[in-house]
Amino acid sequence: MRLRHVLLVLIAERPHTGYDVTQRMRQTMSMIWSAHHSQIYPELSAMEADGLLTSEASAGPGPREKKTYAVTDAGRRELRTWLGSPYRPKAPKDELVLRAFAAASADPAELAAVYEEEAAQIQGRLARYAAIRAELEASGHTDDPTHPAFGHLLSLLHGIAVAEARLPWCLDTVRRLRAAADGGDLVT
Amino acid sequence: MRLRHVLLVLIAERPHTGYDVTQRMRQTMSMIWSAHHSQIYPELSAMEADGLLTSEASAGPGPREKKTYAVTDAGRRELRTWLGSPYRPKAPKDELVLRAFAAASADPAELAAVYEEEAAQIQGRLARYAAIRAELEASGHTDDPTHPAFGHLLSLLHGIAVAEARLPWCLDTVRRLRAAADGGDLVT
DNA sequence: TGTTGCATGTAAGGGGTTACATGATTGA
DNA sequence: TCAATCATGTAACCCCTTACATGCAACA
Repeated sequence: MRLRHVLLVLIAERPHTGYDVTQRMRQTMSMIWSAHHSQIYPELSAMEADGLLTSEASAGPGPREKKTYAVTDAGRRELRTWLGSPYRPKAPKDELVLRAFAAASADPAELAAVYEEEAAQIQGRLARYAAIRAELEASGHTDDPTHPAFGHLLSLLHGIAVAEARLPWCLDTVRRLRAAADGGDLVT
Repeated sequence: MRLRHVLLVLIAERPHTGYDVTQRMRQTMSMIWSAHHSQIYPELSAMEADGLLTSEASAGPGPREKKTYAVTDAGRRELRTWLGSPYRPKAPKDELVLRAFAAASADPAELAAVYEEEAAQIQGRLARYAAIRAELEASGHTDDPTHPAFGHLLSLLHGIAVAEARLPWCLDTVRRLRAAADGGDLVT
């Protein structure tokens, strides 16, 4: 039932269509969560059936009507209950870390290339995060705990902190793997 | 097909029973991956059927035989291919970050308690990581890129780096939420 | 005329969790 | 005698990804 909470969070900020939600998942929210429209549309229907959302239909561009969803009082209650409930962490399941764990079964040079590429990706991500952060803080709402920007900044700061920790780890991993590759070549 | 690779990595180190794998997932590997025995046993069977593993049966303590699996040449090839293949990152889906994102819909004091508890958990984890690190480095195999300990250290260093980044983030989040709660109480 | 964006849906299959089920040995 | 550890399996269900499917409007 996790997607359900993601949808509640987004629609609690302001009404969304299924398409809107899908776009946010692909853009600004992509560092936090992701879901395909094929999962989102049925879940929105189910949530309306369960009384957490209401929808208003209007003329759509395609053959079907466009539905804009808003959160009901029951939906807001569910959201608050979940936010205060105890957090049970799950195993991270990060494939990049799994590959590092398996380094002994890998070709060191090949594996090093994977972490070098990832380091480059992280640098790009950090630049984008910095831009979003500047925008958020310029909006002047980041100190207002009732404004969405408050929470957006908190999660963005997490993304920055983790990226700043992973970048040197990737570079160090590349260094260790390259040292291994060189040493291995010299000995062999 | 991700569990398949996890199992290949573990069994490539040395032969394992399904039970052994399950235990490792619950203990030292828990920071990297997790799976239940109900997922592991059928997958081991399927991998044997696909020629990635061989099994040797011996008398078991219960009503069934105990099966010890080892990796075949085909399994080792599959492992190397996967380790050199391009890495496609997935959205993290961290519920703790999602809750931060939703801070505007939460009771600040209640949410702060969640991050305070998490900070305590991370501190405990860091202590355990430090102990494992000392053990690994004392083994003297961490500079040998063909020894499992080499990769184990790499992934452990990732766990340490991320935990050391998340701890101050949690504390800062608590601080911001408490400030909001106090401010809110004073105004209301 | 062909692609991108808006907008919604279904179906098939892979992956993962929870619960059900059995039974011997060892230690409290 | 009660619980934990060793050891393996199945079944039901939920969650998620990939692919199939429709159709208008705007722009190149």
